[in-house]
Amino acid sequence: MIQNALTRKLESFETLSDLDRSALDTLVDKVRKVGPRVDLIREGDEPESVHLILDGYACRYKVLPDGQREIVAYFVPGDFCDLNVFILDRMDHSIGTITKCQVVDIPRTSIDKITASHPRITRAFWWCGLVDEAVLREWLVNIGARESTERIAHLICELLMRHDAVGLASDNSYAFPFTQGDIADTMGLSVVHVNRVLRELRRMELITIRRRVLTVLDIDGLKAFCRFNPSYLHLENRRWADLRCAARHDRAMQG
Amino acid sequence: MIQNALTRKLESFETLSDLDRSALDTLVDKVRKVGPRVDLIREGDEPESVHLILDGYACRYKVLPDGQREIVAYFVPGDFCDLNVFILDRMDHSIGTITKCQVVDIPRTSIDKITASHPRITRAFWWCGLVDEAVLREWLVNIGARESTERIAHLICELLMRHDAVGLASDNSYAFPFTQGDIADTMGLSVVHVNRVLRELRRMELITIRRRVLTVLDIDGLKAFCRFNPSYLHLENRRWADLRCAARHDRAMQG
DNA sequence: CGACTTATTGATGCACTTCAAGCGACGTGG
DNA sequence: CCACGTCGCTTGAAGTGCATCAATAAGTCG
Repeated sequence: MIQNALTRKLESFETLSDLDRSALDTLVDKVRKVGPRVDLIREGDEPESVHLILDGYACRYKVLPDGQREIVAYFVPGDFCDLNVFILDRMDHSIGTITKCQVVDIPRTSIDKITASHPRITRAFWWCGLVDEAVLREWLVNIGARESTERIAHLICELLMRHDAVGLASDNSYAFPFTQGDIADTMGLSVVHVNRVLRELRRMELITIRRRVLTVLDIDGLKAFCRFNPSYLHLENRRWADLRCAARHDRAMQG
Repeated sequence: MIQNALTRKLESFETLSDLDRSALDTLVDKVRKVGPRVDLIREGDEPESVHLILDGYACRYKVLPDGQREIVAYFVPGDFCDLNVFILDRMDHSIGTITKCQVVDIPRTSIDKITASHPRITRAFWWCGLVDEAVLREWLVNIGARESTERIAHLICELLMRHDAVGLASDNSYAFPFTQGDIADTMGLSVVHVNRVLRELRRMELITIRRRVLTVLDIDGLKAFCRFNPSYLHLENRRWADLRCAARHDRAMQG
């Protein structure tokens, strides 16, 4: 069941053989429970393992010399935290939990070993990173080009889509354990202004937040408002990108 | 010599075998010349090939419905433009030249084929993407957390390091073919403000720009001013990350 | 040379920040 | 059980960094 989380994640990108799958089973050591607001790994640490979030919320962030924090990614259940472990001798950023989490640690030596001999698994890991990169690009556009209200609306849309993709949204509602300070550090805004933007989105009857649950009242309205285009998340493409890739791969093998 | 550009790039990440190298040689078709301010590929296109820039400057950008452009990456000679081709059925962004360029096109089917059977090459591609991702994260911090003057100073530092890494900087000078409009669309600022920031950096005697060449007059001053920490570029780590990885890999194979 | 893009500067306006203060929820110790 | 401190949310008032508008100068290219 724990293994399933890993293989399911990777199989959303690439068809794996039974051999691949059994190789993956050896990767998973055991699940670890971590409290809220705890760092899984800190800037400056030598990374020892890749983290897979089974349950709970976490984020990737950097802290500037003046203490200013910038959150550059959110992790929802099913996400890998730091596949980039491979080029980092020391972490150039930190990863911390938002809520309490269940985390699987995969030692980097295991990843080295498995990728050296399993091309499909390597490609699946690669694809994971490519999706992260696509999200990062959209975040850059979001902060650089949209004004504050659309910016936060866009984040809310993204989180809804991502929660929905892993079955964690119902009736356009999802867990929203982030403080307004978290959102501020994500969007490059002040806490005060985030508060006003959320008030505005409530006034427009696009969303409500109650007891750490966010409900989107008017999806079409919200999407239209921030001109949300979900293609960058590459959620639907995966399965058929998979098929398409298999087809191309077969052709390549024949040719 | 053209092939060299490709293998040299990848070998900065991962040691390749002779077999790997000869497989890579078959990838390169021929060099293409492209004029300045021309799109190599546009948002919405079906990607056919991966582009490697041999000479010239290019960028990755997105355009919002209201016409607002946001540049999310710059490419200098030796950079891959779009390894992310694999998860995209249609491009979610465009890639355009800044100056005239010499470009190598590598068909995606070739990449599919080679990665299916050459794990080291796959990992090298993956690593390329991981470095791009690290840069993207720092850009997000830059736009989200630094104010305009430090923000642009930071970009100038990054470009100096990257030019230097491929031997295209001398005496702290490098080609700077970007317009102030380009910089504005990169940093999420207005053209007018970019102009004022550059004036300020000149007044502080940190930089000069003459005839599309940027000279950093006071490197230490400039780095200190924007608190530039080059670790995110992962320039020096590569060679010894390589060795380290090989060692880990050997251990893994033995164990 | 003339047309067009890019750089530069001034004046004005607004989006967002900072400062400040009150409020409710929560946990902890007496 | 209540007192009290802490943390997150909320709102008002004042300040500022950057945008927008506008106009001129300086490249740049056919």
